[in-house]
Parts: sequence; C-alpha cells; structure tokens
Amino acid sequence: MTEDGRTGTVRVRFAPSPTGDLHVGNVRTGLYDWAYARRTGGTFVLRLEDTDQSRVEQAYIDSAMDTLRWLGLNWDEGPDVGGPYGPYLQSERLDIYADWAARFLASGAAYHCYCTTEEVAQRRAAAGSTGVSGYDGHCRSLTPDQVAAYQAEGRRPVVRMRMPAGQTTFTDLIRGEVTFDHEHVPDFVLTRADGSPLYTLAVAVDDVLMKITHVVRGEDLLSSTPRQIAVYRAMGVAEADFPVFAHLPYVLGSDGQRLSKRNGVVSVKWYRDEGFLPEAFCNYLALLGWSPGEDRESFTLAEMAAEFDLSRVNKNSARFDVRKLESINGDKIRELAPADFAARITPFLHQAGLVADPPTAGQARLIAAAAPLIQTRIPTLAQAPRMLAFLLVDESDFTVDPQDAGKVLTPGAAKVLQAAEAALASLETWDAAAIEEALRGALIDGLGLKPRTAFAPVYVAVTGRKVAPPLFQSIELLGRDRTLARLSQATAGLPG
RNA sequence: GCCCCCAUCGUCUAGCGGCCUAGGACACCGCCCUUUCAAGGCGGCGGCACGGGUUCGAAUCCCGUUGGGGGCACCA
Repeated sequence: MTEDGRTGTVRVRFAPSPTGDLHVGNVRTGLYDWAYARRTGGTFVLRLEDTDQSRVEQAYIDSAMDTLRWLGLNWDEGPDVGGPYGPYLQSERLDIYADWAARFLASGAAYHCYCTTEEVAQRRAAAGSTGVSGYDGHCRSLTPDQVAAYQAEGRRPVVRMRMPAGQTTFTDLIRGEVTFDHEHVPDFVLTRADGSPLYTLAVAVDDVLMKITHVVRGEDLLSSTPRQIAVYRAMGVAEADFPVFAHLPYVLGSDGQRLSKRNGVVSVKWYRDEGFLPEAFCNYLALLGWSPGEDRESFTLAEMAAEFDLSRVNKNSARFDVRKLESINGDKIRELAPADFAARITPFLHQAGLVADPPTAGQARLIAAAAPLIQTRIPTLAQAPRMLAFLLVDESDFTVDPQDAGKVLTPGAAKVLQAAEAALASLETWDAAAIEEALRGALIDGLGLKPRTAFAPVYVAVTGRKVAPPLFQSIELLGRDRTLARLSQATAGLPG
C-alpha cells in the first residue's frame, strides 16, 4: 500500500541529466527515490535524460552510475542492466518521441511554430512588465498561406504544445493540492527545429511508457507539472493512471543560496575523495528533509529502506552543512569493525605513497595494528595518511614538522630526549605497557616533569608531530631501532 | 512584473490542539577524563518571523504582512 492509497507495484524513477558530475542535490533526490521504491517493495528505475546533445558527455553517464553504486543505491532497471521498458537512455528513444510529436500534431494537441527564439523574446519584452511571460500564441492558428510564407523563408518549425484554457490541479504527496491556472502556463516547445525532443516531451512520454507510478523529484520542477500533465492527456492517458507527484524541497548551500560552486563543494565525487563514507553521506543527506522521528539521527541505508516515508518529508528547503556531515562521518568511522576500517584507509595510504598496492605483508600488519589507534581520531579517511606517515614512511623520508619542532624541541628538551633514549635502550620487554612504565619512570619520576611537558618532545621526536596517535603504542609499533634513532637524531638537531 | 512553493535555536530537525516553562543533533562555550590529539561523560548558550482571527486552550487550524526559494528557454 502506498501513501496515496493506491495498490499495485510502485515504480519510481531517478532521472538525472548527465551534463556534469552528480551533485549533492541530485543525489539526495536519488536517495529518496531509491528509499521510496525499496520501502514500498517497488521497482527503482534509472533513466538518463540525455536529450541535450550539446551538454551531455559519456563520461558523466559513467560517473553518475559509478556514484550511485558507491552510495549503494542499486537500481532494478537502467541503461546497463536493461529492463522491460528500455532503452533507458533517452538518446536511444528518439524515434519514440518523434512519433508522439507527430501524433500530437495530427490530433491538434500541438502545432508547428515558426517563431524564432529572438522573436518570441522581443514580443515578450514589448509586452512590458505586465506579467506576460512565455509564448504569446502567435503561431497557434496560422493560415496555409502564412505557413507557406514561413517555409519559403527557409524557417524550420518547432512543435509546440497547445495548452487548453482552464487549470490543472494535482495532489502532490508532499505539498498537498496545487493548482495552476493555464493563463500562466504558456504553450511550450516539445521538439526543436531539428526534430530532437526536449525534456518537456521526453519526460512525460517516458514516465507513461515506463509505467512510472511515482514521480519524486526536486521542487524546481513543481511548476512544470501542469505541462507534463498536458502531455499525459494528449497521449490519452486516463486521469487515474497519471503518476503521483512528490516534489522534494531544495538542498541549499550554507549561505542559503542555491547550491553552486560558489557556496560549497557540490560534486559528490569530492566527498568520496576526501574520505567520507558512503553510509555517512547517505545518512546525512537523508536528514536533509526527512527524519525517522523520535530524535533518531543515526541509521543505515537498510533501515532507511525499511522506514522511509514521503509523508514525513519536510516541505521547506535545507542548508547543506559540511560540519554536521563530518560529525556523522566520524560516528560512522568509529562504528566500523577494525578490519573494515583498516581496509578503508588503505587506498588513502597508498595514494599518499605510504604503502604499495596491495600493501606488503609487513605494511598490512602495521596498518592492522595501527588502525585502531586512529579510528577515533580522524573525521575523514583522507586524514589517515597524515596520522600514520611516521610509521609507514621509509626511514630516510622521515621528517619532523618544523613548526612543532620549534615549539617543543628546545635546548631544554635535550635531557628529556636523552633520558627517554636511555630508558628505552635497556628495556627488556618491548610493548606499550613496558614502554609507558619506562618512560614515566625516567621522565615523570626521574626528572620530576609533568606528563604534558615530559612527553611533548618525545612525541615530536618520534612521530614528527605534536598531534599523533597515542605515544606508547606508536613507539611499540615503530620498533626499538627506529625509535632510538629518531630520539638521538632529534637530540643532535637541537638548537643551541 | 506575473505565477507557485515555503517559514520551530546559527544549521539540520522532533512536534501533527492540551503531554511544550518547545525535545534531540551539529556548531559554539565551560568542566571532567587524559601521554598529544581525538573520542567519551556532565553542564551552558540559543528558537516557534510578525499581526489578526478560530478555540476553554495554538508552535500546531484559518487570513494577512514580512522574509526566503523556485518557475515564466528550441536547459533539465
């Protein structure tokens, strides 16, 4: 049972236009489409709206599918997997659209329009700020002579829909009943002068032909809904068989403006490269307009698939806040099983040049042992290399952060480093507990220092930075030889 | 200009007429823990845009104002 009370199998489509990498707003829509299909036990259809040849690129089609797979939004029908209502690339359905355009022409639902874009714009401008917009109906009823004259000029017509007088009312699952007076829905173009289809034609035809029951999309398309319904009518679809609409609120930039490169990173690919987990990204995006209620904010894709409900989708737009995303990402990282976490940071370590691909057996052991030390310390996977570099670099490439050294490796640190070196050199058992005991004995008890001041120089000497994984475990993993070498090297490099 | 949509802490939200002196999360600020940094624990700051109604009772319903967003393409 769906929320509008219909029975039967739900079919939801996600229909991005591959004119760029999928952005945050697209993906949020895709996530809701997917979740609604899954919640209702329906079918999730992926369709690429690639009718604008001048803007579409194959690479974008590939990357869109790649991004959806990464997020875990699997589709049941689509360009790659096929399905009973394919093809699912609109560029492969051109003859279908041409056929319907011809039928609309024959039935009088549409007409040839010989006006150029410039002429339409000029007449609109001439009408002044009287609220007149769109097309003025100039070519609605041309005489055969006028048509002949236009053709003699060499003009090629577009096919334009004849919007009947009246109004369109439909029930949006999120916004309730919405009405548009056709006075404000001008005749719109269905096919270009070269015969190629426009979104206005293709989207409606495909939703009907692909038996889509629920059109769940961004609210920018709300006011184009009457046009879509006009095409359904022209196709002879019965009112009861129209898809149900649900217009999702916007995802805005952090400044409240429409999401763009100016006010935040919009490409999902960027978040992937930065080390955001797909489960965190989906969880966060889901929260931008929907919540399971009862103050619950953390959930999995599977849980969302079981609970998602269009009636709980907010009407108002949400701002994208990368800090909250980071917080959720940190939560999800901490929830990972240690082995899983180790596996997820490995590609980032390789990309930073710290380990081979695949890692050697020795590297794998180190990663497995060190991963738990940083799992609570990084909000994104991309920060793993910085935390573990000290452990994984070739010894000849090890460097100490000059800034941290300047703050901590002062002349006075010499006695600390020497005491630490001496204590560790003679240590019998090389493990974190013994290392801690030895260092505390030598520095806290022996030199009478406070822990903070005692360990700071050791951190910088051994890990190269003030901020690092816990010291004693780090030293254990580093091994005695490398630790002692770094301590003495730091001592030798002390100023003054 | 015209049409449409929207309005709870800075941000995301819970709330669907009495459980609300409005709850949670992020961020921010304290304190605790502590070998750095995190994580974790405890506490604090902070909101129903405004004005009219309806009702015994309104954050919740209605109208208006203001504010924000979208659309008005041979883009989608």
